[in-house]
Amino acid sequence: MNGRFPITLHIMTLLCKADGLLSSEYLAGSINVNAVLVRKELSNLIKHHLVASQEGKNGGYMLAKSANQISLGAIYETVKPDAILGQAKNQPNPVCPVGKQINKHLKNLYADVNKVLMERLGDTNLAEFCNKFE
Amino acid sequence: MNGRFPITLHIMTLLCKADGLLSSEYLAGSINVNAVLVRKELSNLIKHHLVASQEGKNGGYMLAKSANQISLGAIYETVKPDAILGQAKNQPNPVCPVGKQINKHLKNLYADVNKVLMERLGDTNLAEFCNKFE
DNA sequence: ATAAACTGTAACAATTTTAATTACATTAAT
DNA sequence: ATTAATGTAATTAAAATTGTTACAGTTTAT
Repeated sequence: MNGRFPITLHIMTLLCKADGLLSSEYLAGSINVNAVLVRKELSNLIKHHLVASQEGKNGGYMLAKSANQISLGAIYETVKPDAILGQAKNQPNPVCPVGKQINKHLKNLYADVNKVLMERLGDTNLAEFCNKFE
Repeated sequence: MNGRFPITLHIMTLLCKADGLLSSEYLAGSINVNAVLVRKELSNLIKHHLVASQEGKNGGYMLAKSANQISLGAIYETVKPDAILGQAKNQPNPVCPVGKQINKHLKNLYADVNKVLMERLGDTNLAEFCNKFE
């Protein structure tokens, strides 16, 4: 279990509440993780067009669009694992009738689960999430 | 990301289709993971009253109740992680207004997500899942 | 133009988690 | 008694995650 989603959401929350650019050092200080890790996640968010950066002195990061146009689903998408309910590294026995087919059925189930999850996360946007903070 | 859920569901599927007891070695052979790991998961399933075991020679494992009375949600419950969308090991900065509150809001979000997930998994039972296999 | 303060990223090290292995006590059938 | 199974602890090995160091590139300010 990794911490990419919580860290990414923490970043997005800070950027949402910020007025102007925030540096990766500042973000790392609030989250309390390594600044390089934060920059990696920011890099990923930029790739997904949710964050914009300004290089050079006095540079930093900001949201690439309005917080009410960024759903939590869109944020989750940026870090979504292949297998929502976990992935074993085994190769099931192809001679066993169950082993042979389990991955197909698991994949279908995961697609289903992913759908309801995304429906829920699509319901809330970043602005709403941030408004919960006092 | 770990493989507990896929392995557990694989076990349950094999037991569902079996007629009589299955040994941990047999299960491990279909899943293609170590038999001790399988026994650990079986142990967990027994603790949750989904599986029963018979010790001694010719012993093995079987479902503890009818497959149509076991929802996929109940199976998921046996291996459910604390944090469905991931948990970072950081301790957010308590001096930062966002860092101070993020875990509370994350926890609420996770509870919500967990709810829709469980609703979906509660909709399908093991018998239905197993019927998908040819 | 040069120094300073940033981003961007690669390479590596440390830590943590996951899975496999070994070992063996216990149980039950033959 | 022997055999074949479960149950579980302890250890090792492998993989994934996070942290660290290093440095090239960019922009601003002086």
